[in-house]
Amino acid sequence: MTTIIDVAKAAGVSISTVSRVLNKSQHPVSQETRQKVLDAAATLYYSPSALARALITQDTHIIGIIVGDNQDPFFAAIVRGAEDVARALGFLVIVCNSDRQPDIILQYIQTLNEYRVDGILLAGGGLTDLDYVDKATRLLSMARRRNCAILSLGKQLHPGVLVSNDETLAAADAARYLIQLGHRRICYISGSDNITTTPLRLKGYCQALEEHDIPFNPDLVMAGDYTLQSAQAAARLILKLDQLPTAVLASTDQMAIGCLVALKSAGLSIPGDISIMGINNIEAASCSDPPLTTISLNMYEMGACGIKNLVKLRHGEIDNDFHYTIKHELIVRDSVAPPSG
Amino acid sequence: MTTIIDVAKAAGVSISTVSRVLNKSQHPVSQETRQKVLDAAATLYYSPSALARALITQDTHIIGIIVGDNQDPFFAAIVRGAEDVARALGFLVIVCNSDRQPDIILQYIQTLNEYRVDGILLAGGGLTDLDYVDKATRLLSMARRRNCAILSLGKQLHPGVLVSNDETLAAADAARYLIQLGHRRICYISGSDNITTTPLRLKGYCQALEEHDIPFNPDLVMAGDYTLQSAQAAARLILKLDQLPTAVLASTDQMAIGCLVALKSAGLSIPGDISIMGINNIEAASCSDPPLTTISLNMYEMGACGIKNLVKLRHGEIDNDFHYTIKHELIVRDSVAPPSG
DNA sequence: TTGTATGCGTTATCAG
DNA sequence: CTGATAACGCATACAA
Repeated sequence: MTTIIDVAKAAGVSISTVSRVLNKSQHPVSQETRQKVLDAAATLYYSPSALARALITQDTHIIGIIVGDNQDPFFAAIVRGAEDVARALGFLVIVCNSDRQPDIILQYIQTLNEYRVDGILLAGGGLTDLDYVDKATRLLSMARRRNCAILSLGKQLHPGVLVSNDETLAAADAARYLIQLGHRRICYISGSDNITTTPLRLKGYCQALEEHDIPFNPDLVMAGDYTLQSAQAAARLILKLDQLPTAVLASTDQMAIGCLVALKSAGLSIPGDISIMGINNIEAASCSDPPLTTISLNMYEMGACGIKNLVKLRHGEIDNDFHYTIKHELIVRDSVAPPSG
Repeated sequence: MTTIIDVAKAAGVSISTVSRVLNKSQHPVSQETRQKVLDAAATLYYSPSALARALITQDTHIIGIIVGDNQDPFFAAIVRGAEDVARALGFLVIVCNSDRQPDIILQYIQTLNEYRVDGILLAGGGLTDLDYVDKATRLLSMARRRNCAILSLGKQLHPGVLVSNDETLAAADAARYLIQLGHRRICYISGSDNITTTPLRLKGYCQALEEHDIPFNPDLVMAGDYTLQSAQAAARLILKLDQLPTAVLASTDQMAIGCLVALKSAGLSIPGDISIMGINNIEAASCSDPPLTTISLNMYEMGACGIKNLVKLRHGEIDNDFHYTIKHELIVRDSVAPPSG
């Protein structure tokens, strides 16, 4: 590899001069020598080592983002939003799939720290596992000491800067919409217990019911785990209820779609017999048949906003207890209608 | 940050000894001092700098992967496959979205090179733009000089190691399946001209027709650009044909689904009135109504296999003209049936 | 305006 | 078995 020394020799100047020219430093350099340096660098195809530079500046311009699974449209949108603004800001993004496994996450945090990344974006609802929270807190605080910016997308049980939706409000708004259409017997498909957002959304569902004096019926709450399969299982349970609900609210679009497909193949018409609504507005939501009514959480913007604030945090432009909330939006499509009869 | 020097002091040994212990080097170290080092490192929460190490070893253990858009299920699967084996092999993955724009790709190649990544994975069909090919070739050859492994997933116009499908065979197998069911009037939705794989697949379609003495009819070939929208446009053209085809083969699942939705909403029954088939087997293919018959290209395995061979190439275990072909597979679902009447 | 020298945190090559 | 010390490639405070 040709180094800055080679360029200096070729241009007949010192390496400091080369460094100044190539880094657009404030330090004055005569037009003449500047050109000599530029020429030499060009003809030698000089490619500066970002590693060596990072070692000195303490600035890698690399950001790590830890997601559950980049194939999940939810995370894919986050990654894309993150990568887009990262690129605009001159950062590279390392994507880490954890499958939500504590040990993988911890391992990645450690590795990213060894690479001295400028920031770590924790995407997706935090884990509730106590041992994990403890270890993560310790590891992350180590990173913070070297000014590594830590930012969470979605509530985490360890402290730190946060960009998130108002999960409770989102679920409540979804339920309210169904209620306003006249639904009173609304099934809710919840998520896994080990994710922090699960109870938040459930709370929103309950709140909406309460506002309209609809008694909470535990039989109408199905446990899910954010997979299509679990939603299909939930659908089977729904079909066994002595009285069918007039609407189903799933805590994610994926599960809403899983449920929709299962109910349809059981012979029910959507939304004729039963309305279905989700939360998230993943791309598949508009492709289902019928298209899914949902609360759009705008994950792309979450990712984008996450990186933006990550960099701000790194530069000390925002505080460590900063919290930003992304607004959600109701998307009305054909999977919901007023209850029949 | 605590450095190797701090650890050495705390353990009362030299930094070389610390390095040896922590790197599990072959060099002999007494059990006693080893333990002292380990203890010191632990109590100081020592985190070795991967940057400094990389500077010396010339080994960053970072791989860059350039994709069109990580939100596209096609690329998402590649990224996941790549990341999985990268992690297993001790590598980090930098994901770069290019939106297939030549200047963004070139910019990324350059940046990745500055970070001295151990390898670059070029995912997705190569661009045909001549100026791009030229510049990319030059840039990539620079990277090769420092033993950066370059591997393409899908045919590129610049030289290098390749992992790919047999695109032509895949498209031919798709068409053959339709023909064997009795279809003779088969529409083909092609892709954009600026991607190398487009003509390869078209060729497969033609081959299959020829094998069965079905004359090639240019009116039945619609131009697409791999988007849902373009597929809907193609569907409109299909509907205007004086005689409807009995089957449609789209060169990607995304377009097949777009076409399917459009034809359905125009009142046609699938596969009753018309059969539809795609290529790729993205996840959405099994969620469409009816589920899509397709040729599975196994993009996850492409990504996984890509990284595996990238690392091999880096270690000189395979040659620079290595070529591996991933086998495809026919997935029969309900969107295809024998022609009616 | 230019150059010299120090240090960033390691690994690796030598001597002991 | 252990320890100096020279790289790795660069940015920067300081000197000229």
